[in-house]
Amino acid sequence: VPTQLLNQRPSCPPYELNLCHAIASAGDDVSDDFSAMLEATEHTVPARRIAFRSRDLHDIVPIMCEGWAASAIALSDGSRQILSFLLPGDLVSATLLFGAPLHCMVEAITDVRYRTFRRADFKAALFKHPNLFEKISKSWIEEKSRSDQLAIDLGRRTADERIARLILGLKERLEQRGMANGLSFEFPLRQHHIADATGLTPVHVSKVLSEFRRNGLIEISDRAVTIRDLENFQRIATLR
Amino acid sequence: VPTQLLNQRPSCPPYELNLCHAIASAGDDVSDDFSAMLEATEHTVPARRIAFRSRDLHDIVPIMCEGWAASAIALSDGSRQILSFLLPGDLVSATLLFGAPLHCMVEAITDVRYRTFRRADFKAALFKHPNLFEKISKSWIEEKSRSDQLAIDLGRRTADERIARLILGLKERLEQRGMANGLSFEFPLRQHHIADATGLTPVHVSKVLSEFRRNGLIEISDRAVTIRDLENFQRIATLR
DNA sequence: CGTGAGCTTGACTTGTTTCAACCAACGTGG
DNA sequence: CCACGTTGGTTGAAACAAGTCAAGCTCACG
Repeated sequence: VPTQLLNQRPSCPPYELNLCHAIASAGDDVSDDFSAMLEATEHTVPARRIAFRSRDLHDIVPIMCEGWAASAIALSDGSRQILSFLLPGDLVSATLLFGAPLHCMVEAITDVRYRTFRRADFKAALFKHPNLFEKISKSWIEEKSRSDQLAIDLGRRTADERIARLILGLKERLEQRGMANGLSFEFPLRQHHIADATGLTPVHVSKVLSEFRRNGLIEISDRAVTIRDLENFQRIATLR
Repeated sequence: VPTQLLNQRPSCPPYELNLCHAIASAGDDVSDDFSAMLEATEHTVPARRIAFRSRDLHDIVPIMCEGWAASAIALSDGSRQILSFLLPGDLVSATLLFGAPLHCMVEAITDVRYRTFRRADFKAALFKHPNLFEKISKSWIEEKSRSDQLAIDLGRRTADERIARLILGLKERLEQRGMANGLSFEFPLRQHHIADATGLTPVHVSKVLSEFRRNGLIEISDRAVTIRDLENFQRIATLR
């Protein structure tokens, strides 16, 4: 009898940092335990809808199964900072596992499917299976490392660098998940998402992207991006 | 027989998020275990010296005991982003506990005294004592939450807001540690530290601080800051 | 006494924002 | 099938926040 966890494997392809995978592959010997311990409930949210608000989520832990979402903090004047884009396999935030309330909002960018677990169950499983614990640690180490990168990008890089790095960073994460392999990949972000993620205005994002297009670096259309000159595009992102 | 951990209590006053305290107070029943399991080695670093570089620290976990330090990422052109200021009781980074290599450098701002533990020992203690684990979780939840705040500060706030928030944030952390209680407190940062932490240039930091001083908001001298008009200073930091 | 690190100030430049107008694509209801 | 509002993107001109450059100051330290 397959567990709920194994059921979700088809939509979460295997790669090291994917939590669905981490759970599903934590060891054959433990999957029976999981089926007993961990009940998952599946949910969907249509594009453009807020999935969770600050202070929601007191005792459940959601994991992305399908679609793109953004977790963001909003200022009272309406401006927002996107802290990270959530892709299939991502935990909304590793801190939820340890009882922190959600301190940002999560917005669905595309239609999103996710599963929730009861925090207590998840935590118990974590302690019972060092193997799983190890993988979850890796996952939040990466979460922290990306958030540190965000800080230096916002604090010390120009608009061009920030945008190029955002796109290349997403490319890499999609590749890890098997959701991209060439120079062309799914890219459902609106320019205002890019703006909120890079600390710029939508207007300026449009100008920079036009410049990139004019210089034959990348092209964005139909919710997909194509990198036309990888070498120079990477140079913009990393020449510093 | 007092343990090495309890020995360090005098320089690490008791407050909820202080790890020294967390360890020392994890429960009377466990302190014997600690003395057996956890060997601490004490070190000192003079002001202005780099304490650790990226990729140092493979199997030790340092905890601040005394002094101020900064953890920062450097770009190849010499500019830096300070990710956080480390105060007594802070773990250099909670990710070190779980095997991540250090991905930033740590610079001593004042003379610094710290202790190191072997990671394996620390981790073992963590698993053995849920009480301790709970406190460490709280500590890294706060670490994450501060790093998210940093992102929105760098991405969406003006120079005045960033600087005011930095100073008020440090005030709060010092108060939690019993290292400040009034409107005047220790402040060993140079303006270039403030610049590196806020993503600004030292010149601009000087201009903003001069403006603050001119408006009777704060004063900085002799490695100490005095807040002269708390209400308006807080307004600058939070009016948005 | 000289040197270097840290701070201040002013003039000028640059990157980004703001404002505004406009266009294209799309879904909806009459 | 067309009129219409909405959402998303483009472009240019003007305003502004912060950066750069440069000079001069103080102060601690050898």
